[in-house]
Amino acid sequence: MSRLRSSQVAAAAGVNMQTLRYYERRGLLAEPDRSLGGHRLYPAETVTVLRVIKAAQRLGFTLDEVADLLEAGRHRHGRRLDAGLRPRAEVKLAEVEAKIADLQVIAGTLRAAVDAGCDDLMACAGEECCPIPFATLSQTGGSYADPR
Amino acid sequence: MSRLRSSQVAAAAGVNMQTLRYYERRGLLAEPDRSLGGHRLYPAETVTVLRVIKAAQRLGFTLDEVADLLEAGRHRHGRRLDAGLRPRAEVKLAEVEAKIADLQVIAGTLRAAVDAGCDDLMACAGEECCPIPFATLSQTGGSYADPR
DNA sequence: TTGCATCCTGTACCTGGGTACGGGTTTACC
DNA sequence: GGTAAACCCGTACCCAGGTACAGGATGCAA
Repeated sequence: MSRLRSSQVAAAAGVNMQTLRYYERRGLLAEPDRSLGGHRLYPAETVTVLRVIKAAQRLGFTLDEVADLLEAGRHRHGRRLDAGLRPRAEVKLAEVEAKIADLQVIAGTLRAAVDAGCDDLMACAGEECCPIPFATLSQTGGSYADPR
Repeated sequence: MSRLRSSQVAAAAGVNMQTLRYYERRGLLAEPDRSLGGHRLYPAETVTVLRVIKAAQRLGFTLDEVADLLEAGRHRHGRRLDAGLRPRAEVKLAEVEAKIADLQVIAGTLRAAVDAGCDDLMACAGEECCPIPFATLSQTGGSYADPR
């Protein structure tokens, strides 16, 4: 007993009530019990799950990845070599490091443009000396999800 | 004369033809002349504008910011202290550096979690020793546009 | 002049992570 | 038992930056 209602869970975890329904649809939260009239009644544990979701998001995992991670933890009772948190964290770490490297290139270019005194994009595009790479359209860093 | 058709501009700049119309709607490209039948005929300069747009995007500017930047360059013929490229590049640089700092915190946390041998989010949430900050939901880095 | 490639328009859809709205129940307190 | 707050559901909308599609109209060469 002492189950929590939607608004209590939402307030305790610092999320919107709608987000609970959204996570339920996305498979991140199990469908909770209902009152006789159909209102959701959550176990206290749900607040922890929400905190875990938020922490994992903060580390750059998408909701799909978080769902996977929770699912993996749920029925990996015993040994299981594949797809625990650790290998996925390593992959994510590599992604974040790649993103950092990409942003460092960008920061370097911005710094160079500021230092060179660039003050007009179109004018710069016509000059040799501008450090902004107008020719390079490769967009190296655009393929993976933004690791916020 | 020797004006370019949509597909030629798109091919030369490496963008989709639809993107030209989209940029026109967004105010990044001026409305080009038309043939008698209504087909767009672009000046060769447009390819340069597109390269400039792509370069600015790569530096982390949103399309709205790029539109502003182009507009500022267009009717700032003569002196004008406000809002050239330079001050905006400085602001953007600060944003990118903030983003890098944020990602470095994330990378550090991921590294710590991997090193600590964390392999289950829910299990970790119950233990003291886990380096993942389950309590901290502040999401410091979420307010500005993603500087790709 | 025929025929096919290209272009036109408006509108809908995509990803990711939610948020908002409207209209109808249910719960809780006095 | 009345009434107001809380909750239900389905659906639409938001952000950015495009992409896709349908159904017509043009452009150009043979």
